[in-house]
Amino acid sequence: MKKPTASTIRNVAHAAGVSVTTVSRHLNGRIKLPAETSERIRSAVAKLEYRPNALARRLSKGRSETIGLIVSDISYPLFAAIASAAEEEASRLGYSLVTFNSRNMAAKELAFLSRIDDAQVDGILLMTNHPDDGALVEKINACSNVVLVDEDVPGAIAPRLFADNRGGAGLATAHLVENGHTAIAFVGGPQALLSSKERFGAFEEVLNNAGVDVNPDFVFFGEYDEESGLLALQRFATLDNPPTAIFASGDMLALGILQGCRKLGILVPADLSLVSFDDIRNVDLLDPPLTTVHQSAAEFGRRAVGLLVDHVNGADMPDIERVAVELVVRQSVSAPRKTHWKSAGNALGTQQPPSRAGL
Amino acid sequence: MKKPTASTIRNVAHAAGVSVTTVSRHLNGRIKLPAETSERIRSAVAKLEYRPNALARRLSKGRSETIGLIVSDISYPLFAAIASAAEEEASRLGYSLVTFNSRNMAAKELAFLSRIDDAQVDGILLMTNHPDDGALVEKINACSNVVLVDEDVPGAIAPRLFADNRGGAGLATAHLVENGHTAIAFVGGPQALLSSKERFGAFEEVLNNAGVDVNPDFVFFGEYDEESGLLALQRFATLDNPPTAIFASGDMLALGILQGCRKLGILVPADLSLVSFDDIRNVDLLDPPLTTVHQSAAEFGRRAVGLLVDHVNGADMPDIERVAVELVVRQSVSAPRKTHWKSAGNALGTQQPPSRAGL
DNA sequence: CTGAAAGCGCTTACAG
DNA sequence: CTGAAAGCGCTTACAG
Repeated sequence: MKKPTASTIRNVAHAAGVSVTTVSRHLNGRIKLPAETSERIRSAVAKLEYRPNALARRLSKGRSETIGLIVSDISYPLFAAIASAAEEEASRLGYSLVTFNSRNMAAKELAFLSRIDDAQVDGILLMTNHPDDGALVEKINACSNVVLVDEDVPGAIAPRLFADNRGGAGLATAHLVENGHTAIAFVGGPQALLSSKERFGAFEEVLNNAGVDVNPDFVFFGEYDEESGLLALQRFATLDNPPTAIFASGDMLALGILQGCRKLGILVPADLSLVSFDDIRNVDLLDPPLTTVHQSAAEFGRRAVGLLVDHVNGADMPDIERVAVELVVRQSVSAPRKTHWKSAGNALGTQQPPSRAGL
Repeated sequence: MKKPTASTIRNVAHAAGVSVTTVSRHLNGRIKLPAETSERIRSAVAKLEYRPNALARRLSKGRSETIGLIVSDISYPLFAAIASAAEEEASRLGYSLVTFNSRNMAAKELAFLSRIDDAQVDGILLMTNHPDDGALVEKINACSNVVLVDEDVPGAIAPRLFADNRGGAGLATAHLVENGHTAIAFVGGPQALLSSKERFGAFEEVLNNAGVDVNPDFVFFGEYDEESGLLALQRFATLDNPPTAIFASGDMLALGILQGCRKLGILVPADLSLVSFDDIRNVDLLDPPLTTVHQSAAEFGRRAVGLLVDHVNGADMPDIERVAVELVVRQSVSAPRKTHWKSAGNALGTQQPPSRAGL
């Protein structure tokens, strides 16, 4: 069954002429041995190529020095960047970090969460991205040592680390009104998610403060993906009076919107202004470079791990922390046209950039 | 130490009035019990909320039903997409997949590889991205059940899954010569890597067959990142006769080149044609949409997991498999200008697209 | 200070 | 067919 050749602590003890207990204690630094004895152990370890079996250690200690990160979609650039930063910080603190891709399925999240029970991991960073039907909160409250990252699981007893959603959405919306827009649309992810509620809430608030009503036709909730962005734009395009600007609640949505604009011959920002949220890698190279609210994935990953490690070690935990955001202005926003792009149609030949000639 | 409340197989046995052996065998499907007995066990499991301790099982069985993926940089979009696809396939085959981010450090790769030794994982998919100094090949040959994905570790005894690097590079290069270019540069990752050797090899071969020499000034090896792309472009820009086209061996390099072009006012493809490799998410939305060699991350992930699971189960393994690639033509390539962009300078006002006005 | 022994929660020859 | 017992490789009270 087992690798036949792997040597054990018992082999080392025998070779060094001491007890298993002594070897274990010495290797774990819980004891100070005469130089001569410790040297015998060292050389036995070397000769036998002894490496402690982590599984056995966990089984008896109940700790693994490993933490887990459950992510709804590792191929989403922001999440991948957070995972990368988290791994780096975990490593700095002496932990391994393993990443689980849940594909946003509750069943997978639950299964991974169970790894806390048998000490496969000491704790878990949970980045869920769907509304909870109750199973998640129950499980989280059963296992301890979970921290909620990026999105909430309402009712869970756990530390939380979220972006400053309200602040960021406020900045984005204000930028649009400052550029003279009043027909402003909101495109968001799943409506029940914290990020949606907070970002849409701030969007509404800024508009109201500016004395502009939010038009129900200009509000679209979907998933945080390109498809939803495309769908939203297509729906707006059927309106008699389409919006002159869109605040997209995530960069993937913005990418879908951009795709839709290409298909329909809508120029950004000349016909339609666009501001987004996340600032994932390389959106500065898009056509046009995207104006968006920056979230620091590095800070997100680092602080999340810090919180979890503190939690695992039994520290008193803050209830909820926020990571700061900032608006980075690039070139996807301008003042609104006099005429709607809808009515203006495609009679914009002179403005068509040469790089689009082939479309 | 341990969670005080977790119930064990012994509790279940006691509650059901049978032996631990019987419970274990029944739960593992190795025995057929009278309906009445099996019902007693079922209800005991339910009442006690018994969940087998995976660690203990592994320790005694020596298998974990988990496989690992070591990736050099999870924030690289192609790798993240491969990881995502791999998780899906592993799940389909009844395995968990855990992902390790090695940040391309040999020490981390070695540490993760060791998890095979103590049955934390049954096998590992290794995506390294640096030349091996010998440590890796030794470790791989010591543990079995490793498959090499995307890049090679020369000398390792292991199944391999690579892209059709030569075919893809040939397509890309041919596309450039077909568009009339002869002053073609190559920008690659680390020279010692398989991907570099194979792609550069095909690049040379296609050019030679077309009767054009490869100019040593037009060859640049760096890392597979934006910085290297930028550096390469800046170096080419110092040349008296710069290239009219570049084959970048990876999309991240192309992104760096695009950044450099913006800084220097070089228009792509008018001044400089660019073709790349990978076809990561959203490069169709760049300015200009990138012509690049497509690799299917989904196929990569799926086949890699299939190979590993077969390997773990002791199947005869093929030596090396390839995933097919194809050129996707977008808009970053055109015929070369009559005059070099270097000498043409910036007197290109009429061609400047409006979306660049703010640069 | 050291070590023999029990225990972590499973699986599985082996004996009945 | 069933179960008592040994074993997987560690850690750690406990006794000397």
